Amino acid sequence: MQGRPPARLTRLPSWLLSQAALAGHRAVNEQLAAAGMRRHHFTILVALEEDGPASQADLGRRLWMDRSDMAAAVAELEGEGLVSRRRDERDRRRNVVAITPAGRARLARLAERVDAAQRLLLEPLTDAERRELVGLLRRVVEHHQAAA
Amino acid sequence: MQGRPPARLTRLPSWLLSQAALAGHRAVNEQLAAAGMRRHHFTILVALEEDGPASQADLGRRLWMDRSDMAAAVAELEGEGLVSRRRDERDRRRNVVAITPAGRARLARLAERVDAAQRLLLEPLTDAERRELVGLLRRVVEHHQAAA
DNA sequence: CGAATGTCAGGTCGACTGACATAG
DNA sequence: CCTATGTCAGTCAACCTGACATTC
Repeated sequence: MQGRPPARLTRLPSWLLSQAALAGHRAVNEQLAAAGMRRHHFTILVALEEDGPASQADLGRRLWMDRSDMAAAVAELEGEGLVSRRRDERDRRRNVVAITPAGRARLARLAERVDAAQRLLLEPLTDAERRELVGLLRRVVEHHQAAA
Repeated sequence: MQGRPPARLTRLPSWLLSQAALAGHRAVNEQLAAAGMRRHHFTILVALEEDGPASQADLGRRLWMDRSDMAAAVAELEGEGLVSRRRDERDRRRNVVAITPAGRARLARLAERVDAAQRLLLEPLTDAERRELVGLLRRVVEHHQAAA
């Protein structure tokens, strides 16, 4: 006997988003934890590989992450040799963070696992529905990132 | 200069869900905090009003909440007189939790604020798209709740 | 004897605030 | 002078674990 959530909540977008995001976190965390990583580490590596070296503040703006959390996560990645960090000589306030070869290799392995988690997460949806969902979510997310 | 997230993340369902859920949390928390409440308090009141009195374990199963967090949240609600708690005489392990008149009144006010937050959250979508999104999310959530 | 319930202590992660030194 | 950057200390909500006494 499992018990269903109140109908009022199953019509509430913010509650559904919470629960769906939680299911996603469980699936993704399980994969990343096996490699001793967390979600922030993964997204930082993705951003560095896709768009090249960047300052921490810049990464934070693009990934919608807090400056102080970024500082901690980058330090951890550096400790594992997955990113490098050096002073920007043109603007000596900044750290230029770049992905290393080891970082790229790690990212490639992680990406497979993360993709597998997506398939589990979206199992009940058809391919067309998955694209539909992604498109709708993207518009919501873009709207709120633009607003802040 | 704001900077966009990496395209790879804007195609990743779990990342989009995370970000959208975060936007929802911000909107909803802002409304609830004004009344000194958190999201759990709200969902518990909704469940009790919609389906009547229930034990804490039962509420936890329906709201997908942990037993120990439930104990704390119910204690707080009881402290404010928004729910009542008594021993179930048929099964003396259980607490029967019920919403009080004060709880219903509070819920009515909260619901308006939470609905306003939904409108802000889904602002960029048409009505048809909102229904579409809710339908897709519901199927994802139901699937994962059934699995656990 | 299990198994379920309520409770508590404690851990972790992620979002966030406030402060500070340094650099522009 | 004000602002941006990186860093640190610390708060908070939510998720989760493990334990325990009580009751079925």
